[in-house]
Amino acid sequence: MLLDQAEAVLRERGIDALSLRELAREAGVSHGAPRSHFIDRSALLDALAERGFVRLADEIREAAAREPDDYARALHAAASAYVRFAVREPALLDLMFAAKVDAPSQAVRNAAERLFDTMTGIMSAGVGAGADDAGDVGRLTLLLAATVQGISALVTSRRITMPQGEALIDDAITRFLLGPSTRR
Amino acid sequence: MLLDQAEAVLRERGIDALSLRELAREAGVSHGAPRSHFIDRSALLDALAERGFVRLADEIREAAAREPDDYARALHAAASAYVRFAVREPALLDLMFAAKVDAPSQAVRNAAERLFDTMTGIMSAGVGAGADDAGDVGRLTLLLAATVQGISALVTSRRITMPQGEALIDDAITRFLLGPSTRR
DNA sequence: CCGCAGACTAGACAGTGTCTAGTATCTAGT
DNA sequence: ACTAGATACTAGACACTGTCTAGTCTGCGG
Repeated sequence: MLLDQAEAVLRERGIDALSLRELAREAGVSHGAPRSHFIDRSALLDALAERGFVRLADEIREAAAREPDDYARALHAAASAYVRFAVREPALLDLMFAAKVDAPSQAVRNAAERLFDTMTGIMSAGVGAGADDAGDVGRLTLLLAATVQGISALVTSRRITMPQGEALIDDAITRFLLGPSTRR
Repeated sequence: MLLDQAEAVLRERGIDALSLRELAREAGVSHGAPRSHFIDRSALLDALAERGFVRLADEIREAAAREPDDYARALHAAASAYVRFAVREPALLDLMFAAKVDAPSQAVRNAAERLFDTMTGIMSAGVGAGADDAGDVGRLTLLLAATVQGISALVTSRRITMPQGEALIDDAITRFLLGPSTRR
């Protein structure tokens, strides 16, 4: 599909190298052909961001599902999967969280919402098992989302290395789970 | 200066609207003139990012300095200043933490390092006063940096509102920094 | 006084996104 | 079975863009 090709360019050569005309050339169609599918370049980017949110949600859900018995390990697996996604698709993650001048489209908004719902699901599984204190799960999830997104940003912008990012995940989860409610 | 003008465009119309030729036009010079100052468009963007890091570091330092007696309040002030910077200059923050294909330039790297040093300074002031547990201040600072950056990303990408961001700052400081060593 | 480096002009080039008009093809609906 | 319409596409044009080049002007240190 056209989006797959666009995603590959995004991954390998960054967003600046993503050109509708080049995409059309490589697909063997005329330069105006993509317009039937995406009215704009930004419509293409929106579609990519939307797919990115769906894929990211899938990946962290699967990662967490592989650790059904240990809440802390499940959280760590999900967070780690998030950062690994970021390392694999840095330009795509940038796109997903880009600060555009106009508000994000409804489709992107929904996809982002689904990612957050997935995270909430992972979090509340632990709360249900009593591994975390009750309280507002939504807020905690938001905090986790922000932290993991921030760690990803630091890694993809080359401020810290991937191992440092993993260490940060450890720190974050430790303080999440064992934070105000328990001593060590 | 040329950079001031570029920053204004970045703030008001986003990165896609930032064109060397338009900058030259508005400055009343020929389209090739900016080349004397910046070899590339990306060199211009690098210079903007560098300035952004310096300004952000200044702002959080000043914010923290306004609360010299209360560690928690100083931390909150610094984090809040960070997010406010993000809201004021969303495109610039994107630029500063963009995942470019090639490694960031030395100048940008240094400026980012200075921001982190500033954060470390704010953090260690509290550690010195015994308001936080000792341990690895660098790691905690990194965690704070990541969290605040993540909160900023969520706010600027319109996933959450500014008040929600403020609430997250509260949560983060309570859980991450005052968490393990204190009860509530 | 000379030379030279730095800022600038002006023109060219390839490339881009976007718009338009026209064509082919496939798909209902009657 | 025929028609109307939607959909994917072509081809050309337009206004832009970044980048490169050669040449000019100007101010300053030797």
